[in-house]
Amino acid sequence: MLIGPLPPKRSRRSSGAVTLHDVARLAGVAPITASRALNTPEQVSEAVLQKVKDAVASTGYVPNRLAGGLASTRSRLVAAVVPTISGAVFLETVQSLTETFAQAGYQVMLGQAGYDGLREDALLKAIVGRRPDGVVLTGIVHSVEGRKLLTASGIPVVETWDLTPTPIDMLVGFSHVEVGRAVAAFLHARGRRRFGVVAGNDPRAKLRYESFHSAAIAFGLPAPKVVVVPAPTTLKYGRDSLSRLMECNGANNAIDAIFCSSDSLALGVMTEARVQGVRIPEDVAVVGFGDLDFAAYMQPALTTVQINGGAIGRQAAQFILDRADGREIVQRVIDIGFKIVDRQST
Amino acid sequence: MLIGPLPPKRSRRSSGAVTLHDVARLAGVAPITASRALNTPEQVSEAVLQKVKDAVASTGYVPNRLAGGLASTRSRLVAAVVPTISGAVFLETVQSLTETFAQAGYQVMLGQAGYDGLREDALLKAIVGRRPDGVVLTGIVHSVEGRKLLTASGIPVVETWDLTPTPIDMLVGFSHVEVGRAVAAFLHARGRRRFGVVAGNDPRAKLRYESFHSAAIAFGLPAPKVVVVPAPTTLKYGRDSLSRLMECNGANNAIDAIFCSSDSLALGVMTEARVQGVRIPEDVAVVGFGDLDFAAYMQPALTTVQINGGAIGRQAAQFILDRADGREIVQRVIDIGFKIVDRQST
DNA sequence: GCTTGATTTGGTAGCGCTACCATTGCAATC
DNA sequence: GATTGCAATGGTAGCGCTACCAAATCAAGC
Repeated sequence: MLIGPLPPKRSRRSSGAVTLHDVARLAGVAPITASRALNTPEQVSEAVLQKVKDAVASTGYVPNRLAGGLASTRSRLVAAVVPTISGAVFLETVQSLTETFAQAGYQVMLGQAGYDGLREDALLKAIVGRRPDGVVLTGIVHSVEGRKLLTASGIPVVETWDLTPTPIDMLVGFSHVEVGRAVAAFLHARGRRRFGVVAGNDPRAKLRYESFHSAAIAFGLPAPKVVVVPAPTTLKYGRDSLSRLMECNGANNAIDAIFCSSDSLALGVMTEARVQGVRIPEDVAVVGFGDLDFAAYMQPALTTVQINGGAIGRQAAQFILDRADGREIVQRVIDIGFKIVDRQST
Repeated sequence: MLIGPLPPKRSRRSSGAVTLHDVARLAGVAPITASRALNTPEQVSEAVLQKVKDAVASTGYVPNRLAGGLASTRSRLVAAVVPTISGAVFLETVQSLTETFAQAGYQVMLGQAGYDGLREDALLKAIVGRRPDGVVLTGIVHSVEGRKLLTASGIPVVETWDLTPTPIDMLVGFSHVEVGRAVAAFLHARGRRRFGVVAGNDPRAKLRYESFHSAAIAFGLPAPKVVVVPAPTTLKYGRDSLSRLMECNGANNAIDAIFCSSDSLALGVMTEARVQGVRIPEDVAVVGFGDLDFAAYMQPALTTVQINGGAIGRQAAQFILDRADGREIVQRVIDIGFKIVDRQST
């Protein structure tokens, strides 16, 4: 049986959206030329550029970055992993990360690993599946599996908020050990002699109070009393913890300084102190960590360890952008440092 | 000149990563069968499933979701837009959004529109370019341009944290007008008669204090004094604002109740009150907004408007997942409501 | 005129995956 | 045995874009 030529067999799979081909046809140029007009306009004549721009405007064309990413193996997608977003400490980092990347035309995917690390491997696998141009690990302990996955993927990785001896790839952070030591020295210099600690149960907080602990011993002081609370740290835990620290206080060995692993905990400690009639700083000095927006304006204003979370985010983003643009990275590990801000609570 | 057949012309474009084809070859099946084994295992025999699983394990294959998304026009990517992530109010929503989506195999892209809405259009364009399966707008004023772009893209949109009369698509929020009214009624019932307001300059806060204002008038009370501060609202602004409210207090028309547009502001107001010897709640009642984690544990504990931010996020995610799975959505607008939590500050 | 080199444009062939349709094998039914 | 129906597998053809190479165009130089 003879049948006529097959009908054009219009594909039903198309998403229906305007494509680069539509724009090109409208502008009277080849698709690849339209692509260049949008991505590398300097390679294209004025006339063509204008025609393509007009076509884009009149069709409302929005490039499909999924297709572009697949073709160019550059997704312009970046993943940021935090333990949990409601932890407040990493907010500034996430914010500056998102902003810096947005300006460079990158999009940030947010991943929450959870404090227990159970979801971590699944999360990393999901992330790698998106073929991001970079991964920023914000305060995360990574399993051996996870490290392997990231290394094998070849994706640039920036670890932050810590100074590990063996970074996966790049790193921008500070030494928690130094922080603990510095706070102990600071309190010792202020004449404080009996230290207490209120800390969340995360590994970096542990680094801080352990070095705080050994520094105290090194000064010839009694071993600090440590109260560990579950993460995320909140005002409530701060209040509870002060009570626990006070309970075991004899008359002549009262704690006279408390190092908190977050400003929120410090806020709680100071709240409870007021309720119990403990004077700050007269009876007890309080040091926080993070220098969140409220620290400077509390009453009394909180002495705390200031970390430039915004700078961490910007530097992490810069690392990845440099790598993406093929720039050599000479310094793969950056110590961003910290500062003890001396205010009224000490 | 006669030359032999061209060499295989090995493409140099491949990313080098393991592909589904590699897995299929190793498992001794066709690529499409391997695809089914991974995506719809019930369509495949036990034997094949096992072979493919083994091949995946031995190669460390991670599916390329960019390619999958392009082919299936389902990116399993979702965008969440907030004014700024460091605003704290939306954190719980972002958290539950990310978690709910992660469980369903979706990834969340984070976008910060800024409070001024300048970057909004550029941000939305960048988002649409990723062809996400949904967009969650968290407390955002959207321009006409932006609305058009979203509507034209056909992407499911959920607006949250507000109850606009004309939603773009779907909505889960609550009535800020009702909140203002309810707080006024609450304070009035407590015998308070001279109201003050401390509010961030965002449009939703404005809705709240304007209806608070008119409710006060309706009760026959004097017009509340309003202090507006820039967003994001912090403790500092709360302290400043209390001073401003007190300044204009005569002896016999002292403000006896303050409605703050965030718990952070309330914390500031209460801090300054303590400094100035203003007793809470005896002299002045304070009501916050948000019921952040610290509100219940402040001293005195803060009476505040509780919004279930987590529920908003989960419901927004559910909307988009339902849409993605082709389920009918009968109720496209959901009022999640709010609750005044009566504590010690009133 | 012809070469040379730079600039601008176009064609082809994928990127890695899945939608769609076709085929195979095999038990159940008439 | 032929037919039907279903489950399991495979082949083909894109999804919308860009890398790579080839060709065309043009000004400059001899």
